[in-house]
Amino acid sequence: MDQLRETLKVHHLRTTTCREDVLSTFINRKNALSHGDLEGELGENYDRVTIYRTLKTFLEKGIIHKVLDDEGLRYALCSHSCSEEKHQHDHIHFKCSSCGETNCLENLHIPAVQLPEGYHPEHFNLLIQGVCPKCN
Amino acid sequence: MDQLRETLKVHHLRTTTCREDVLSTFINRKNALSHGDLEGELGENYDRVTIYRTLKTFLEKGIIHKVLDDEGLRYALCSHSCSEEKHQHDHIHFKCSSCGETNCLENLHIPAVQLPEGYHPEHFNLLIQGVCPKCN
DNA sequence: TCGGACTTGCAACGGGGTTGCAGAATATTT
DNA sequence: AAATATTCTGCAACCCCGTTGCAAGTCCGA
Repeated sequence: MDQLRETLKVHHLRTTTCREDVLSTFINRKNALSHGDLEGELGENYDRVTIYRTLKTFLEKGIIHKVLDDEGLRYALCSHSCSEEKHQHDHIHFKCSSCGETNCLENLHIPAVQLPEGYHPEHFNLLIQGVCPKCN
Repeated sequence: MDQLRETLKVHHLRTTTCREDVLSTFINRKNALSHGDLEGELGENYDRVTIYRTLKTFLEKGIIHKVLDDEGLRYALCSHSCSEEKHQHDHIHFKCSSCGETNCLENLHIPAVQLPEGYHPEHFNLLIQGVCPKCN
């Protein structure tokens, strides 16, 4: 519990029950979550708008990152210490077509790509869809 | 012009002016288009719903494919002959943070990735964000 | 050119996401 | 411990995305 407050403090955020609950939801469920997921879990306690704003704040502060998905945006915890200034991710995301879960494969880096002359890459986002070990 | 009708015919679609216009828009503008882009271009001639349905039909028939984007879905022409049965893409998408355009890099294939035991990959989607040659 | 099959437009709806504002909660200072 | 400044929350309202049902219109093959 103190862990949550500590994380918020590091990122210069006030500790509120909503932020603690959203953060702990990300920590407990390990997979990437959509706003809808969070609303399903916490919607009775907090307004939808508050959850949207909490996500936006966490994004800006480097606590979570976006996960692209063919059916909408999701969010997942940043593993290492991202911050407001530096928000770098190069790991792979895997979405299971059976259970629908999307997960970060933290250990797998996106392979380097040789782009044609003139392209200046900044961010990479690789989504692999298929069947995960659990559903195999 | 006959080219358009031909393409539609190959995919077993009736030729209608809306489908011809949507298809030729994709051919003229080379980049990936959102529904909003098409509505901006053709919205005075056709209902939004019709454009949505045209996109959906083109998707199913293998004329266009989805392009993931951090701010919404886009669509781009399938280069080779995709069909209703086989709809395979393994090229890279590049989104320019300056001009906002998203393009297929048809010649660049997504590098192979060695996934851990138990994962069965089916589809790959790599979006690279950065600055494109035009905006350089 | 006729008829069945497909396509379109309209109306309506649900969900996703944002903004403005007033009131509540938090952190800070004394 | 109380007062203050700052930040956060809830509510209402709004716009955009995408879908569905239905009636009218269009296409294409016989």
